[in-house]
Amino acid sequence: MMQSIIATIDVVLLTIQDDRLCVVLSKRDKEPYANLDALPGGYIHAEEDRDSLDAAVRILQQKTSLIPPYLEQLRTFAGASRDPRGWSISVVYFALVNNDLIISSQQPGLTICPVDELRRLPFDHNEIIETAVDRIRNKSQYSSLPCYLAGETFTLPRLQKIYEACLGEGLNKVSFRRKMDELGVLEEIPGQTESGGAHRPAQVYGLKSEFKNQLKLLERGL
Amino acid sequence: MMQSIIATIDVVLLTIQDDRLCVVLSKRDKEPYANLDALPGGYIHAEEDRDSLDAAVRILQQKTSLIPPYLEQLRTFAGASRDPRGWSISVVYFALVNNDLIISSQQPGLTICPVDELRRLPFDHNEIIETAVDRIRNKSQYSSLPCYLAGETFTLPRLQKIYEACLGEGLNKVSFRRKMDELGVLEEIPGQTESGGAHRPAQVYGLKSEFKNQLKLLERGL
DNA sequence: TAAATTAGTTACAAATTGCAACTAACAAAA
DNA sequence: TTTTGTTAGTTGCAATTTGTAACTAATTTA
Repeated sequence: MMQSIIATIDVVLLTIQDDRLCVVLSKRDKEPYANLDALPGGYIHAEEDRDSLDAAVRILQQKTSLIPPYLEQLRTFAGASRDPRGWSISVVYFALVNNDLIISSQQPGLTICPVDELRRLPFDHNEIIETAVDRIRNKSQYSSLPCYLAGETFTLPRLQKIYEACLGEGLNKVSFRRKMDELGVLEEIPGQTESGGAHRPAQVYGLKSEFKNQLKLLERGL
Repeated sequence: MMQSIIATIDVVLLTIQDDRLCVVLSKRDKEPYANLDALPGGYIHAEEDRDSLDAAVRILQQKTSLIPPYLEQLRTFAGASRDPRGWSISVVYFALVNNDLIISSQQPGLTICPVDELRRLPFDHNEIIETAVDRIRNKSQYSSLPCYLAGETFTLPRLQKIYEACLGEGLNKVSFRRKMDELGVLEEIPGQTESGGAHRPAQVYGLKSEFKNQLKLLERGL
């Protein structure tokens, strides 16, 4: 006879805070590991969810009240020993959202923690987050992915900081701007500038509408 | 009450035949779709498999008698309508193997079909194979991945054909050789050459042993 | 009005890539 | 034995891309 397998979804929701890549954790309200911070997750509801993406959107909405501008499947973590309840499958999604949206959601129980300062988390959630960080590192190298962390409008110096946080390394200003130009996903917001102090203000940009739901890739990375 | 969810594994086993990228299909011995060609797959056995990779190895072994030199998770396909039996999760793996190993396995029920000549397959297997082809296209651009399709030993012109089949486009000979040199995963087999006709014979190479289980990545793609 | 600071550009050197033409090595035909 | 045809492999150089330093621009504050 076939022993039943637990089917769940977890979401690695990443954001930028203080120029650092952070993950959003949610305090668990049920056993196992009740009251501990962990990745937002939950059971797949076969009656309610048409597919796993549906389930991820529903669960993320319930746990964080957010609908992130970017959501893709990361990988599935499955096995006998990752969950004390038994053999489990977790289809893990990977989401990006601007920090301000998390703050303004006012959702209780959320913690925002830099990915390089995480303590031991329940289940295999540390390994899952590592996988997500690897993925964003890799994809940021040759795509517009980090733009989804930047919010509606942003300056190029700000976007560069975000790319640097994603990649975990500093970038050359000229090269970065050349690549953003080559990507062609940004549009200048005419007349709008932002000055963070006693110096020349920076031009404000936004994502072109055709790229709000469409990643753009570079031939050669940055 | 929670309706039960079917947990399965499918494997996209890719190979090169006549310089073309092909997928290995297996004739289904059970319903649904009995006797039709489909991706080799099967149920996860919670008692027997420690994790999903274990399950993939077991299922691939059972269906093809092969242990491929490369096996990684592709993506999970899950939803209410992909399998007539009900809400199902398929954790899909992606494997590469040299064609000669398939032929010599003598396993009955296997078909080798070029990925661009597939007819309509059961379940969402066409979509799954497309995803696998996208993955190999992408990864071949900046890694030693296609080497796993080449067998124990091979010449550079042969390896170039394999890369071209994976990428779906021709490559410049000089650039290709420069990149292989930069990758540094190959070792010359001294004195061994192979001549496919009335012309200069080609040097034979193999994978350095430290890269037989370790993908090598390029900074900039080829 | 000058100083400080960050935004953004320019010019050029260095590295990488793509291409064409070359040499090398073999078998088969003459 | 020489010539021819064919593929293997290399070389040199032009074209493109990338990295760097130094520049100009625009702002606030002293």
